Amino acid sequence: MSIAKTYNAAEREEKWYQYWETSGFFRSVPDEREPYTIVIPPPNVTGMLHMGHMLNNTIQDILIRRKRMEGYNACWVPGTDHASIATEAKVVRLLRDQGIKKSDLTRDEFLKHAFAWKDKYGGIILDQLRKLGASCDWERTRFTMDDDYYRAVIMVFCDLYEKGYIYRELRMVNWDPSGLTALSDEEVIHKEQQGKLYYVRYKVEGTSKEYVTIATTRPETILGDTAISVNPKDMRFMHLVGKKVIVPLINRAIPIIADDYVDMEFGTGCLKVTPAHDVNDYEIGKRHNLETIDVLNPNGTMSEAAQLYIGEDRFVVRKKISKDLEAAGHIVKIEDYKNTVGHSERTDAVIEPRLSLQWWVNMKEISKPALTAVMDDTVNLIPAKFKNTYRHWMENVKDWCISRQLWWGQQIPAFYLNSENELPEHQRQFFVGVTPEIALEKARAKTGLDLKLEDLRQDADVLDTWFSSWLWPFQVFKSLTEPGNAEAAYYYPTNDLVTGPDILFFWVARMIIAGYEYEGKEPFKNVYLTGLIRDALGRKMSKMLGNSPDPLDLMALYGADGVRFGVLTSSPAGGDLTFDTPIDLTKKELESKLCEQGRNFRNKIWNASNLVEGWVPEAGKPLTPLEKVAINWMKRRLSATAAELADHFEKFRISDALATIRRTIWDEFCGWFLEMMKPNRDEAIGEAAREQVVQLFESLLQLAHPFVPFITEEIWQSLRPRKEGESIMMTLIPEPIVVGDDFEALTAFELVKDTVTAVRAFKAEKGISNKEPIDLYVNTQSPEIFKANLPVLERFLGLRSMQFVDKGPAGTGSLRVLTTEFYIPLGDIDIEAEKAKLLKDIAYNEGFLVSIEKKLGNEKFMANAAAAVVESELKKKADAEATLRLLRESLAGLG
RNA sequence: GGGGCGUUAGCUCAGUUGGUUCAGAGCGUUGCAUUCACACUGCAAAGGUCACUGGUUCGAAUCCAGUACGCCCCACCA
Repeated sequence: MSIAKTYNAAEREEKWYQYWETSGFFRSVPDEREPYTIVIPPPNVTGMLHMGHMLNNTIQDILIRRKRMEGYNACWVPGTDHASIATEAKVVRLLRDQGIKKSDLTRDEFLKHAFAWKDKYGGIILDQLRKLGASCDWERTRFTMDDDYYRAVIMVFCDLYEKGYIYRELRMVNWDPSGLTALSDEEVIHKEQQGKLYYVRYKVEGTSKEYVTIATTRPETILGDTAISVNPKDMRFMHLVGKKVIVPLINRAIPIIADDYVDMEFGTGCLKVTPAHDVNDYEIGKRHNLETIDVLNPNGTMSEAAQLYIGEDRFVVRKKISKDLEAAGHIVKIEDYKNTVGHSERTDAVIEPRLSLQWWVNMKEISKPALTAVMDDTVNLIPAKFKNTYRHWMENVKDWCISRQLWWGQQIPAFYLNSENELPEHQRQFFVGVTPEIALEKARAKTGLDLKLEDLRQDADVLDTWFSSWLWPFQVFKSLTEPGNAEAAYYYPTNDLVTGPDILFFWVARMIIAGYEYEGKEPFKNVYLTGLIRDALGRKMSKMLGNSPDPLDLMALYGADGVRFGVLTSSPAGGDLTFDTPIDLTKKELESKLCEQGRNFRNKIWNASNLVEGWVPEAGKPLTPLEKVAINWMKRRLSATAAELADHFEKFRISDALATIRRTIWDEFCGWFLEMMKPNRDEAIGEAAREQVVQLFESLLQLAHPFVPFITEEIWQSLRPRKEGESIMMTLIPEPIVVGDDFEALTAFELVKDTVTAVRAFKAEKGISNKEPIDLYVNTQSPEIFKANLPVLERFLGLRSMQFVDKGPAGTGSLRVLTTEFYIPLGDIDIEAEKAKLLKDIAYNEGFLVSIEKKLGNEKFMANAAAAVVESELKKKADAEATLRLLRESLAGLG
């Protein structure tokens, strides 16, 4: 079977992916084999493939393909996350574009729209994953809002509530005025910002000229002030405590109080207290029974309670009030000031601390097994440096705010009595139940009333997305909804998890917590944390900067194999990857040297197959001596590479593994082996020799397959006739075969290769064409190596003759490889130049010898160094002495 | 403010218990090659005080301390 002259990646990749998928190669069902399981970090259902996904999923695919080829029952579970806040925002925007306001819809109507959207677009990212070759078991595709999954989330909520881990409390929360919902602490990103510090003076009540000056970064909250506080030890203000000041502009009198919280050193030493809009102020307010005036609406505009600027945005008001205060003579000064401001991770809106009633998970007890598991390496973090970060977070873990004021997600299964609708929110009774019926039973029992379902009203909020995705590693196997099922027993715990360090706390830590709480076992053994992908300027790739290339465009340009290679090369675990596409993507000049290398590697393989397939075999022709040498060496080389790869995989050094297989194929197989196997012109290769080449080629393709699945399948299929239903991805990777003399044999061949290289360089330096035949004189301690490999030297060096000598014949130039000296006759040699070169070599070796002798003469070294080290030093000494002898003889030979 | 990580060739990175002649790879650069699989190639070459300072050691890119620069995470000082 011959293949086309140029490789059409797009067409072939499409073809092979379909072949794999329709053949059911990705499918995994429990059997007698040992399972190897990965659950995908479910991308947002709204997501589009970005470079982070590309890296992440390429690594997962490499791991899963490798394990599949090692004979494990490999199962990669794909799926998507409902991503409540992101998806809801997207759907709201889409509806708005259609002229539909969310506020005009009922919950059910809105959810209908949202599900319609999900059904239409939710699968896009999964199709994009197919493009990169992801060998997921698509029949297992899950979604965090699948019916059973939804039920599992509700069950967990109720269970944790019954266990006392979940509670409802009025607290200061992180409020996202854009998403109109509460957020957990983890969803708040602190960013340093250049702001201003306003020094504002308040008149002391009952005086005409006495003022108190405070410093604030948020003058708009002055309208919500209910006290001024000073430190009780601060003598400067003692006389004022107990008096009142007048809030500027609105002329409300508020008390001056004393509280330890106030830092005497900061600002003026006086703090304005706004309990509704600052966590610390809220605490102070509680201590001093202060009034709480909420001057902001949920969307960040001023509320009626503010009295002024009602309905205007907080940042607009900040500017306005600053001017108005100035005009009224209340501004003492304004300083530039850097402070950190919380932003919503999803909407990037500036977070408002806001007092509200939310649902919380008490994390302290429940998280303990998860901390232990990582500290004692039951769960391995790779790289291990993340253990520290993890421990710090876990030891200081705070309660998790899990309620979100959204519709897209699992609705909180808490029910209120309609009869209590008039009561203040936090005074209403509630009943938690997996179903309304169960909640109703509880309500009846508690109240003694003959209640009906319509007397209950379900909590309107949904749960944090992460409150569903923390169940992912087991609920994808329906462990909670079908307890004890065979699949969950077989696949759980999973093996490896591959994800970014940015969701270590959001997701990884919580999965471990949930794993122990619900399965009693860790959810995975290893967590491979990838690095961040940065652009050529070292910046994080982000949508906002627009500095991320579209992986699909890259794949169109370089093929999936090329991009997989590119994204993986130089990407150690936990280390950032600086990707090299140009910054200005608007120019459409998509270019990536890294992916180009991948494409080149792929084409190198393809070209090698072109060569091999062009060889027409001749039956019955025996192996030539050169072929024998080459095959023996390449087999050992292959085995050594297989062993090296196994070691790299064991330690999750995926980039190193890729470099190893690339080098073996490109340099060793193509550069040396095929060059040796290449039949002379007008000659045919023997059938036996060709068969050996094909076998070795196949083995290398197998080892390379996890990295570049498409090209390896393409070539593997073309090397021999294959049956329908055969695929390289279903073959078993060749085991490293350890033969006793492998190491020596490989070392010996390295000497031969070095000889070839050195002689080539020598010829190049002397202006001798490499084709020109030479006579080679060899002065060596291991002539057997050169005798055995004579055919190799002949092939690569155009050798006319080789003789062993004790010293260099007259009229020759010399070169040296390790302890072997070579002499090559030169037409007219520059004796002085030769001498100079030799003298330089001699000087170097003398110096080297001196340093070794010094070392060996050092009693402490001899006493402390390991025997193997001493031995190697002795060998170095012997080598250096031998080399010096050769060099001196050569020098003498020159006269 | 607290904690963690990094700094090796022009660029991106390896360097896996301190000890092979340990200073490496790829890209880039510079020569040379060319009907013979591959210019998405081959052959060769140049290129580094291993950030700096001090310490431990017979021996340090590797261990320790400090300095400089860079990055990340955590944190309620207005």
